[in-house]
Amino acid sequence: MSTRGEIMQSKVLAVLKREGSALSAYDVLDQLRHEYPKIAPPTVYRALHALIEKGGVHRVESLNAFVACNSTSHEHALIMSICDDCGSVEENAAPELMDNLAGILGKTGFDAHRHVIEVHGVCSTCGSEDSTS
Amino acid sequence: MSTRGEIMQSKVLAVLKREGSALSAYDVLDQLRHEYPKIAPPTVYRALHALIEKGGVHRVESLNAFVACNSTSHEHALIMSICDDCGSVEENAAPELMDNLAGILGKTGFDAHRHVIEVHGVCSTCGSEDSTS
DNA sequence: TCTATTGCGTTACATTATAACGTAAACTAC
DNA sequence: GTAGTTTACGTTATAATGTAACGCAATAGA
Repeated sequence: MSTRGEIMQSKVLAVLKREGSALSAYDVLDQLRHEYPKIAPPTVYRALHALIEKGGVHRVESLNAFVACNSTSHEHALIMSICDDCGSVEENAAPELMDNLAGILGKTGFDAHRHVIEVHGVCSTCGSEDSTS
Repeated sequence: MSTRGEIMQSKVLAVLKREGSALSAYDVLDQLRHEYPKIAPPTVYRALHALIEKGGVHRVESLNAFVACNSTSHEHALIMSICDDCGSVEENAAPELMDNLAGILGKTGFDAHRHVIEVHGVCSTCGSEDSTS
Protein backbone atom coordinates (compact mmCIF):
# COMPACT_ATOMS: atom_id res chain seq x y z
CA MET A 1 0.00 0.00 0.00
CA SER A 2 1.64 3.14 -1.07
CA THR A 3 0.94 6.07 1.20
CA ARG A 4 2.24 8.31 -1.50
CA GLY A 5 -1.01 9.53 -2.94
CA GLU A 6 -2.59 10.02 0.41
CA ILE A 7 -1.04 13.39 1.13
CA MET A 8 -2.70 14.97 -1.86
CA GLN A 9 -5.91 13.09 -1.16
CA SER A 10 -6.08 14.43 2.38
CA LYS A 11 -5.47 17.96 1.11
CA VAL A 12 -8.30 17.62 -1.38
CA LEU A 13 -10.58 16.12 1.22
CA ALA A 14 -9.76 18.93 3.63
CA VAL A 15 -10.78 21.51 1.04
CA LEU A 16 -14.07 19.74 0.39
CA LYS A 17 -14.79 19.41 4.09
CA ARG A 18 -14.12 23.06 4.76
CA GLU A 19 -17.06 23.84 2.49
CA GLY A 20 -20.30 22.05 3.22
CA SER A 21 -21.21 22.39 -0.41
CA ALA A 22 -20.18 20.82 -3.64
CA LEU A 23 -17.10 22.15 -5.40
CA SER A 24 -16.00 21.67 -8.97
CA ALA A 25 -12.62 20.08 -9.51
CA TYR A 26 -11.37 23.47 -10.63
CA ASP A 27 -12.64 25.13 -7.45
CA VAL A 28 -10.59 22.60 -5.52
CA LEU A 29 -7.67 23.27 -7.82
CA ASP A 30 -7.84 27.00 -7.08
CA GLN A 31 -7.87 26.38 -3.34
CA LEU A 32 -4.88 24.08 -3.57
CA ARG A 33 -2.94 26.53 -5.67
CA HIS A 34 -2.24 28.56 -2.55
CA GLU A 35 -0.18 25.72 -1.20
CA TYR A 36 0.88 24.16 -4.50
CA PRO A 37 1.27 26.98 -7.00
CA LYS A 38 2.05 24.65 -9.90
CA ILE A 39 -0.67 22.08 -9.36
CA ALA A 40 -2.50 20.92 -12.49
CA PRO A 41 -5.91 19.31 -13.15
CA PRO A 42 -4.77 15.68 -13.41
CA THR A 43 -3.40 15.77 -9.87
CA VAL A 44 -6.75 16.93 -8.51
CA TYR A 45 -8.73 14.46 -10.57
CA ARG A 46 -6.49 11.61 -9.50
CA ALA A 47 -7.02 12.46 -5.86
CA LEU A 48 -10.76 12.86 -6.36
CA HIS A 49 -11.07 9.52 -8.13
CA ALA A 50 -9.13 7.78 -5.37
CA LEU A 51 -11.29 9.40 -2.71
CA ILE A 52 -14.45 8.38 -4.52
CA GLU A 53 -13.20 4.79 -4.63
CA LYS A 54 -12.68 4.89 -0.88
CA GLY A 55 -16.04 6.50 -0.26
CA GLY A 56 -14.69 9.70 1.26
CA VAL A 57 -16.02 11.80 -1.56
CA HIS A 58 -19.12 11.66 -3.74
CA ARG A 59 -19.50 12.99 -7.20
CA VAL A 60 -22.59 15.13 -7.75
CA GLU A 61 -23.51 14.16 -11.29
CA SER A 62 -26.07 16.86 -11.84
CA LEU A 63 -23.55 19.57 -10.92
CA ASN A 64 -20.35 18.07 -12.29
CA ALA A 65 -19.03 18.65 -8.81
CA PHE A 66 -17.70 16.86 -5.76
CA VAL A 67 -18.65 16.81 -2.11
CA ALA A 68 -17.11 15.30 1.02
CA CYS A 69 -19.05 12.36 2.36
CA ASN A 70 -20.64 13.27 5.66
CA SER A 71 -22.86 10.29 6.24
CA THR A 72 -21.93 8.51 9.44
CA SER A 73 -22.35 5.06 7.97
CA HIS A 74 -20.73 4.74 4.59
CA GLU A 75 -23.68 3.57 2.56
CA HIS A 76 -23.00 2.72 -1.03
CA ALA A 77 -26.32 4.04 -2.25
CA LEU A 78 -27.77 7.21 -0.90
CA ILE A 79 -29.95 10.18 -1.64
CA MET A 80 -28.33 13.54 -2.09
CA SER A 81 -30.42 16.63 -1.44
CA ILE A 82 -28.94 19.63 -3.16
CA CYS A 83 -30.08 23.11 -2.19
CA ASP A 84 -30.14 25.28 -5.30
CA ASP A 85 -30.13 28.38 -3.08
CA CYS A 86 -27.14 27.86 -0.81
CA GLY A 87 -25.44 24.93 -2.52
CA SER A 88 -25.46 22.71 0.53
CA VAL A 89 -25.61 18.99 -0.02
CA GLU A 90 -27.21 16.57 2.44
CA GLU A 91 -26.91 12.81 2.33
CA ASN A 92 -29.68 10.47 3.37
CA ALA A 93 -29.56 6.74 3.48
CA ALA A 94 -32.87 5.15 2.61
CA PRO A 95 -32.64 1.37 2.48
CA GLU A 96 -36.37 0.87 1.94
CA LEU A 97 -36.32 3.19 -1.01
CA MET A 98 -33.44 1.23 -2.47
CA ASP A 99 -35.35 -1.99 -1.96
CA ASN A 100 -38.33 -0.43 -3.65
CA LEU A 101 -36.16 0.63 -6.54
CA ALA A 102 -34.53 -2.77 -6.79
CA GLY A 103 -37.99 -4.32 -6.93
CA ILE A 104 -39.11 -2.13 -9.78
CA LEU A 105 -35.95 -2.68 -11.78
CA GLY A 106 -35.85 -6.37 -10.97
CA LYS A 107 -39.15 -6.82 -12.78
CA THR A 108 -37.67 -5.29 -15.90
CA GLY A 109 -34.65 -7.59 -15.77
CA PHE A 110 -32.25 -4.72 -15.23
CA ASP A 111 -29.19 -5.49 -13.13
CA ALA A 112 -28.31 -2.35 -11.20
CA HIS A 113 -24.69 -1.58 -10.36
CA ARG A 114 -24.71 2.08 -9.40
CA HIS A 115 -27.43 4.43 -8.19
CA VAL A 116 -27.53 8.15 -8.80
CA ILE A 117 -30.27 9.76 -6.74
CA GLU A 118 -30.00 13.52 -6.59
CA VAL A 119 -32.84 15.80 -5.59
CA HIS A 120 -32.68 19.51 -6.28
CA GLY A 121 -34.71 21.97 -4.28
CA VAL A 122 -34.55 24.27 -1.31
CA CYS A 123 -33.21 23.18 2.06
CA SER A 124 -35.06 23.86 5.30
CA THR A 125 -32.76 26.72 6.24
CA CYS A 126 -33.21 28.59 2.98
CA GLY A 127 -36.90 27.74 2.85
CA SER A 128 -37.63 29.19 6.26
CA GLU A 129 -35.91 32.47 5.53
CA ASP A 130 -38.05 35.44 4.56
CA SER A 131 -37.98 35.61 0.80
CA THR A 132 -37.52 39.37 0.85
CA SER A 133 -35.39 39.48 -2.21
CA MET B 1 -46.06 31.22 -30.57
CA SER B 2 -43.20 31.23 -32.96
CA THR B 3 -42.93 28.04 -34.93
CA ARG B 4 -39.49 29.11 -35.94
CA GLY B 5 -37.40 27.09 -33.57
CA GLU B 6 -39.45 24.02 -34.06
CA ILE B 7 -37.84 22.93 -37.29
CA MET B 8 -34.47 22.56 -35.63
CA GLN B 9 -36.06 21.00 -32.58
CA SER B 10 -37.77 18.33 -34.66
CA LYS B 11 -34.50 17.57 -36.43
CA VAL B 12 -32.73 17.16 -33.11
CA LEU B 13 -35.52 15.03 -31.73
CA ALA B 14 -35.44 12.86 -34.85
CA VAL B 15 -31.75 12.20 -34.36
CA LEU B 16 -32.27 11.23 -30.73
CA LYS B 17 -35.19 8.97 -31.60
CA ARG B 18 -33.25 7.19 -34.31
CA GLU B 19 -30.88 5.98 -31.60
CA GLY B 20 -32.46 4.34 -28.57
CA SER B 21 -29.49 5.45 -26.56
CA ALA B 22 -28.22 8.68 -25.10
CA LEU B 23 -26.21 10.98 -27.32
CA SER B 24 -23.95 13.84 -26.39
CA ALA B 25 -24.83 17.23 -27.80
CA TYR B 26 -21.80 16.90 -30.05
CA ASP B 27 -22.95 13.51 -31.32
CA VAL B 28 -26.20 15.19 -32.31
CA LEU B 29 -24.22 18.00 -33.86
CA ASP B 30 -22.24 15.57 -36.01
CA GLN B 31 -25.43 13.91 -37.24
CA LEU B 32 -26.97 17.24 -38.14
CA ARG B 33 -23.88 18.38 -39.96
CA HIS B 34 -24.84 16.15 -42.87
CA GLU B 35 -27.89 18.30 -43.46
CA TYR B 36 -26.57 21.57 -42.03
CA PRO B 37 -22.84 21.66 -42.72
CA LYS B 38 -22.32 24.92 -40.87
CA ILE B 39 -24.29 24.15 -37.72
CA ALA B 40 -22.64 25.15 -34.44
CA PRO B 41 -23.02 24.05 -30.79
CA PRO B 42 -25.32 26.86 -29.61
CA THR B 43 -27.97 25.88 -32.14
CA VAL B 44 -28.01 22.31 -30.89
CA TYR B 45 -28.02 23.32 -27.24
CA ARG B 46 -30.85 25.76 -27.84
CA ALA B 47 -32.94 23.06 -29.44
CA LEU B 48 -32.10 20.59 -26.69
CA HIS B 49 -33.03 23.05 -23.93
CA ALA B 50 -36.35 23.81 -25.62
CA LEU B 51 -37.10 20.11 -26.02
CA ILE B 52 -36.27 19.45 -22.39
CA GLU B 53 -38.69 22.21 -21.37
CA LYS B 54 -41.41 20.55 -23.40
CA GLY B 55 -40.58 17.11 -22.04
CA GLY B 56 -39.63 15.59 -25.37
CA VAL B 57 -36.05 15.06 -24.29
CA HIS B 58 -34.37 14.17 -21.02
CA ARG B 59 -30.91 15.04 -19.97
CA VAL B 60 -28.89 12.14 -18.59
CA GLU B 61 -26.91 13.90 -15.89
CA SER B 62 -24.52 11.07 -15.20
CA LEU B 63 -23.52 10.88 -18.87
CA ASN B 64 -23.71 14.53 -19.84
CA ALA B 65 -25.93 13.30 -22.61
CA PHE B 66 -29.46 13.51 -23.94
CA VAL B 67 -32.14 10.97 -24.77
CA ALA B 68 -35.54 11.14 -26.43
CA CYS B 69 -38.41 10.66 -24.03
CA ASN B 70 -40.14 7.39 -24.74
CA SER B 71 -42.45 7.10 -21.80
CA THR B 72 -46.05 6.97 -22.88
CA SER B 73 -47.25 9.23 -20.12
CA HIS B 74 -45.10 12.26 -19.72
CA GLU B 75 -44.22 11.94 -16.06
CA HIS B 76 -42.20 14.72 -14.61
CA ALA B 77 -40.24 12.45 -12.33
CA LEU B 78 -38.98 9.11 -13.51
CA ILE B 79 -36.30 6.50 -13.16
CA MET B 80 -33.79 6.10 -15.94
CA SER B 81 -32.07 2.76 -16.31
CA ILE B 82 -28.86 3.12 -18.25
CA CYS B 83 -27.17 0.04 -19.66
CA ASP B 84 -23.42 0.52 -19.45
CA ASP B 85 -22.96 -2.23 -22.04
CA CYS B 86 -25.15 -1.14 -24.93
CA GLY B 87 -25.96 2.41 -23.88
CA SER B 88 -29.71 1.94 -24.01
CA VAL B 89 -31.81 4.04 -21.68
CA GLU B 90 -35.15 2.93 -20.28
CA GLU B 91 -37.63 5.11 -18.46
CA ASN B 92 -39.82 3.89 -15.64
CA ALA B 93 -42.43 5.84 -13.81
CA ALA B 94 -42.68 4.86 -10.16
CA PRO B 95 -45.14 7.05 -8.28
CA GLU B 96 -44.85 5.08 -5.03
CA LEU B 97 -41.12 5.47 -5.04
CA MET B 98 -41.53 9.20 -5.52
CA ASP B 99 -43.99 9.29 -2.62
CA ASN B 100 -41.50 7.38 -0.53
CA LEU B 101 -38.78 9.83 -1.45
CA ALA B 102 -41.01 12.81 -0.77
CA GLY B 103 -41.75 11.36 2.66
CA ILE B 104 -38.11 10.97 3.54
CA LEU B 105 -37.20 14.44 2.37
CA GLY B 106 -40.28 16.00 3.90
CA LYS B 107 -39.08 14.93 7.32
CA THR B 108 -35.84 16.79 6.75
CA GLY B 109 -37.68 19.94 5.66
CA PHE B 110 -36.26 19.80 2.18
CA ASP B 111 -38.51 21.16 -0.56
CA ALA B 112 -37.85 19.12 -3.70
CA HIS B 113 -38.15 20.72 -7.12
CA ARG B 114 -36.39 18.31 -9.44
CA HIS B 115 -35.52 14.63 -9.19
CA VAL B 116 -32.56 12.96 -10.82
CA ILE B 117 -32.81 9.20 -10.54
CA GLU B 118 -30.41 7.36 -12.78
CA VAL B 119 -29.45 3.74 -12.34
CA HIS B 120 -26.45 2.31 -14.11
CA GLY B 121 -26.13 -1.38 -14.75
CA VAL B 122 -26.78 -4.03 -17.37
CA CYS B 123 -30.07 -4.34 -19.22
CA SER B 124 -31.90 -7.65 -19.60
CA THR B 125 -30.79 -8.04 -23.21
CA CYS B 126 -27.10 -7.61 -22.48
CA GLY B 127 -27.36 -9.60 -19.26
CA SER B 128 -28.86 -12.63 -20.97
CA GLU B 129 -26.21 -12.75 -23.66
CA ASP B 130 -23.36 -15.20 -23.32
CA SER B 131 -20.48 -13.26 -21.87
CA THR B 132 -18.03 -14.87 -24.28
CA SER B 133 -15.86 -11.83 -24.62
C1' DT C 1 21.43 -1.42 -3.26
C1' DC C 2 18.77 -2.90 -7.15
C1' DT C 3 14.55 -3.21 -9.27
C1' DA C 4 9.60 -2.89 -9.91
C1' DT C 5 5.72 -0.30 -9.13
C1' DT C 6 3.02 3.54 -8.51
C1' DG C 7 1.59 8.06 -8.60
C1' DC C 8 3.29 12.75 -9.59
C1' DG C 9 4.18 16.85 -12.64
C1' DT C 10 3.77 18.51 -16.98
C1' DT C 11 2.16 19.38 -21.54
C1' DA C 12 -1.11 19.03 -24.49
C1' DC C 13 -5.53 18.12 -25.86
C1' DA C 14 -10.47 16.36 -25.83
C1' DT C 15 -15.10 17.11 -24.47
C1' DT C 16 -18.99 19.72 -22.86
C1' DA C 17 -21.25 24.19 -22.65
C1' DT C 18 -22.17 29.17 -22.98
C1' DA C 19 -21.50 34.47 -23.76
C1' DA C 20 -22.10 37.95 -26.88
C1' DC C 21 -23.37 40.18 -30.98
C1' DG C 22 -25.30 41.14 -35.36
C1' DT C 23 -28.86 39.43 -38.51
C1' DA C 24 -32.90 37.54 -40.40
C1' DA C 25 -37.30 35.60 -39.92
C1' DA C 26 -41.93 35.83 -38.08
C1' DC C 27 -45.50 38.30 -35.63
C1' DT C 28 -48.15 42.77 -34.50
C1' DA C 29 -50.20 46.92 -35.40
C1' DC C 30 -51.28 50.18 -38.11
C1' DG D 1 -47.72 46.30 -47.00
C1' DT D 2 -44.59 48.46 -44.02
C1' DA D 3 -42.61 49.83 -39.54
C1' DG D 4 -41.46 48.17 -35.11
C1' DT D 5 -40.87 44.30 -31.99
C1' DT D 6 -39.62 39.96 -30.73
C1' DT D 7 -37.33 35.79 -31.13
C1' DA D 8 -34.21 32.50 -32.51
C1' DC D 9 -30.52 31.90 -35.63
C1' DG D 10 -25.54 31.87 -37.21
C1' DT D 11 -21.11 32.98 -35.94
C1' DT D 12 -17.09 33.70 -33.27
C1' DA D 13 -14.93 33.16 -29.40
C1' DT D 14 -14.20 31.36 -25.09
C1' DA D 15 -15.32 29.11 -20.63
C1' DA D 16 -15.64 24.93 -17.93
C1' DT D 17 -14.86 20.13 -17.28
C1' DG D 18 -12.00 16.15 -17.94
C1' DT D 19 -8.21 12.98 -19.79
C1' DA D 20 -4.03 10.95 -22.60
C1' DA D 21 0.59 10.32 -22.56
C1' DC D 22 5.22 10.61 -21.08
C1' DG D 23 9.24 10.97 -18.19
C1' DC D 24 10.60 11.17 -13.50
C1' DA D 25 10.82 10.52 -8.63
C1' DA D 26 9.41 8.26 -4.51
C1' DT D 27 8.35 4.18 -2.19
C1' DA D 28 8.37 -0.91 -1.43
C1' DG D 29 10.32 -5.34 -1.58
C1' DA D 30 14.03 -8.45 -2.48
